[in-house]
Amino acid sequence: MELHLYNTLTRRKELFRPIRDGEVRMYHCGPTVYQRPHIGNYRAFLFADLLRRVLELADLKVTQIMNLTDVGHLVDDAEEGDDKLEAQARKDKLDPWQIVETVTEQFFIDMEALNVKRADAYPRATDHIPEMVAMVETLIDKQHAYRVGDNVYFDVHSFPAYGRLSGNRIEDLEAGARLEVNDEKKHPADFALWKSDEHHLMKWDTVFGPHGFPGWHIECSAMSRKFLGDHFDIHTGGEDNVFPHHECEIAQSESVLNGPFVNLWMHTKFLQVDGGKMGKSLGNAYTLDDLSERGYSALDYRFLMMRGSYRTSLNFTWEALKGAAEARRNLNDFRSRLLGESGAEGGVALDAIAADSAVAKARQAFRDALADDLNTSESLAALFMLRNAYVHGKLSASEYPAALTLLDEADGVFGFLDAVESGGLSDQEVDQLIQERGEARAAKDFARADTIRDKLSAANITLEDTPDGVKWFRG
RNA sequence: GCCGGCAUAGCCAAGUGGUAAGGCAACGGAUUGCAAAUCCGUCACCCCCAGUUCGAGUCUGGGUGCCGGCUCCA
Repeated sequence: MELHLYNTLTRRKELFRPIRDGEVRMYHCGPTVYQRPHIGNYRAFLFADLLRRVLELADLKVTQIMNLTDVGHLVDDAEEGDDKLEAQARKDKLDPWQIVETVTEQFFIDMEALNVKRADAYPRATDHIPEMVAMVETLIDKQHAYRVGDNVYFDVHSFPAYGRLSGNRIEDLEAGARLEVNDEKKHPADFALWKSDEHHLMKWDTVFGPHGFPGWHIECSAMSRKFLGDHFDIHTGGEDNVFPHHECEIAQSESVLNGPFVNLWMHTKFLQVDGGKMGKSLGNAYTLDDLSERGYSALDYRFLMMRGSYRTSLNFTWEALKGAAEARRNLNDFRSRLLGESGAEGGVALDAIAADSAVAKARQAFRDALADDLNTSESLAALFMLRNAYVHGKLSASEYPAALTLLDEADGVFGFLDAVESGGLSDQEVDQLIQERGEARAAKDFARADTIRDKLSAANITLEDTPDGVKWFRG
């Protein structure tokens, strides 16, 4: 399975070739844990999960790292504003370390609800101060950075490729930026590697002075290097990370390493709400709880995200979420119906089935679409077409086990199917109850018939009264 | 203001030169003790204007709108 993935750096789709055969190392910019992430934040993390699962589908061994930013991410501009965490701490009159714990815990609860696979590690910035300091020292030694008092800045003119990722030119940045209030930098576009502020709550005593804390960008450079090595395959983030964050990471890391840092940069477009921007001040920055209050599960949201391209901004509306929830239910039912057919057990070797069978064709379409820069929309369409073939009776019973296996394979990527619950009744018991209900109905004892139906329903059994008799499945 | 991206039916969305995937909703019908579910059928000239081409949603130019970066944000 050959994957073609879009690289922000080269602005085109490229054939993906791992640095080490059969192995992929990737790093994701994770949340800044100062308040609970909203559903827009989770779009980027769901993308990271999708990417990991597709790489695994392509038989690659994935090492996946997602950082937690718990210091240094400033509210205002990178040099003068408050630290996001500290600002929240002051607002809530809480210790910033306490906020980190609370939000991190909530983050993992949300991620689990979204059926996101655990990364290999979630390093925290505050646990890697020594690595960052070492890197900053190297940058100073190599004259890519300079000290002004207890502060350290990166000299963007020392790195000729600065601006390549984002398409920005240093001159334009200077021209476009608002008035620069920090006059201790040599150039306005220079960015902070290390800052000092005695009023900061989270601060460290280092070679640079007693009250220091790291710049936001150096955190990811230091942590990705520690966990993935100097040169690794993929780095992802939201589109807002392209500049300045990732641009700065490249400058720092490549200046330290004298070599390539990341081969493939991938970025998720933002989620919009009702055609416009999502923001806390607009009151439309929903959390998973907001969705839950309206009766939607985290998996419904996950499925909605899977229906669109990660490279196009996706418009969140309640109607769209409802549509996704219904569509997801239909695929769930498809699986349930296949399971309900006698003999459909799954576990079929899909590579071995006849290439001209409906299932093989669907599988090919499903995989080809994903291999084309994660075209989930088209990939899911292949599954719905298989469902249509089944509904229209164009799928022979002998193909059901393979169809079921394909659904399982697809669920391995999309992660949207509900767990099948036995409901505590065996097939024999269900058949027995359905027969009793049939007798009740024949005798026009509808009260009894409905009681039985309710009992089955409570055990997660769905009944359908069709012209061909009663059908049932679990789910 | 400067730089970049996007614009497809009521909603979400795929599609990069050859005559509009898929899903949801809606509508008509079938079935039904009721309800649900299910089944059959219907449903787009692709933001506007101009151009290139035998042929354009797909390319070019100009508008308009939205989004992103320059400024905290996935």
